[in-house]
Amino acid sequence: MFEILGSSPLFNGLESHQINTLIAKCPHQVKSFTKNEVLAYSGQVVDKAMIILTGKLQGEMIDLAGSSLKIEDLNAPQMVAPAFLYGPQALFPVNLSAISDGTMLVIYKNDFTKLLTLDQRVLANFLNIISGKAQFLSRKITFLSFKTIKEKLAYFLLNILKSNTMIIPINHSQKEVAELFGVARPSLARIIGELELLEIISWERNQVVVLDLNALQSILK
Amino acid sequence: MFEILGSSPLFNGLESHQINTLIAKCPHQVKSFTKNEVLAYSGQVVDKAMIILTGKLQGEMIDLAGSSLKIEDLNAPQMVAPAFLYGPQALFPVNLSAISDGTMLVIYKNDFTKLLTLDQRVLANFLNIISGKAQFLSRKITFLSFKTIKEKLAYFLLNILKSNTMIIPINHSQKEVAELFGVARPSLARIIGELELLEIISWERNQVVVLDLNALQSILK
DNA sequence: TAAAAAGTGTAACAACTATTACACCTTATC
DNA sequence: GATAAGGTGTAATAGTTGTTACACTTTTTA
Repeated sequence: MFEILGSSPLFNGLESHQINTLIAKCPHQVKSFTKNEVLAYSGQVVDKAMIILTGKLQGEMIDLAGSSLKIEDLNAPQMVAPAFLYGPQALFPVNLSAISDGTMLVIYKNDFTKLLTLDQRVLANFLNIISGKAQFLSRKITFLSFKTIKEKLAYFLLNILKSNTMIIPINHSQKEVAELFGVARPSLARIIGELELLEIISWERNQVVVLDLNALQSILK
Repeated sequence: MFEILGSSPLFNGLESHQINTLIAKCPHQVKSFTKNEVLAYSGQVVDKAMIILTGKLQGEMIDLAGSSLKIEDLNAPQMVAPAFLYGPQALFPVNLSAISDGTMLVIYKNDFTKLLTLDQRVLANFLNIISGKAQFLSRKITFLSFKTIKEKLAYFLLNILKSNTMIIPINHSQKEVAELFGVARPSLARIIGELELLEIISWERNQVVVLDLNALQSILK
């Protein structure tokens, strides 16, 4: 377990034996979860810190019609909902469900607070984690503020396109990308078709080739 | 200055003289700003902590067409962009501009980090502040995930409607509410007109009266 | 008080997206 | 390799919102 935690952002910079010593001072438990299990519902009180040891979780915002706007995937050894452990309203913002079987380390809030005061490196790491979460949400808002699907798609592609190559690997189906955007699948397909007709991009099975970078950038004006 | 800081969330629970002692140990400066001045642009590096002493600022997300999706007002003695001081990418998420003249306390990041280690109460306060910011952004995303204007309006009204009275005081013009929603003003007015025609609400000058609570709730299914 | 500014109600039209449906293709799975 | 399951392209239609314009009212300012 301590090797896994060693690669966790929260314990970044600490040796296994140091983590061992810290955790020993701090009441905790290891809980297992199974695929498709719902671990917490939106609005539920967050009273414990959770760190994924193995497996994969998903934070999902279910709208009232039943379709879902996906927010974030959570892999080991990430911390779950770190930005919702403190603050005026410590409530889960999303439904937390398991994508696969796995285990996680559970530390109740009071014990976790003590953990933070025991080691300055852990504290600094935690500050970076929750700040990073806020920044993730902020970028999400930036993304959602793009009105049209064409704009969202251009922003999405240009954000991945960091290297010099014009080939973007896409590990998601159109259906998944549409969910990520919060739009209907055929609507996304229509826009992709338009951009292909204009020879701006070429959407292939596992990758997207950018044919006209200037045109793609000019979508965002 | 120390009386103002005493009512700041960051120094919550500390006496004026304790704040005085803390600040004295920590290099700082007081900077003044003028109305309409832009203090920071989106994407700029955050390298200093800023606490508003007097006046009013605004975090504003400018889209490329020039219209703006308003995010947040910042009043004294709030901290500016606390969640963007740490984390992997310490960059301003919005344009920061002054709504009125005012002054603020400026502490460079390294000095601020030292300040956090000097007093545990300040540290706890800071954790609550940045967690609260993340939670604010999360609620914003929840809000933006409502697709139609009617849903946004229902969610907005029902969220304010905490007390037993069916009268909601509104301190914003329709134009401001439309900006808050990120929609066009006439579009919002049209929806308000529809709900008034159905006798669900009555939108008056400075207040909204909810006439049919069940109907309003059923908009969110 | 008069003039200017801001806020509100409304309409016609254009633009964009969701919904639904179906054909076709690719990839798993037995 | 046959079948099922999932992914993709596309079209018709309906619904929602943005844009623009204008009349009218209320509030602010000179």
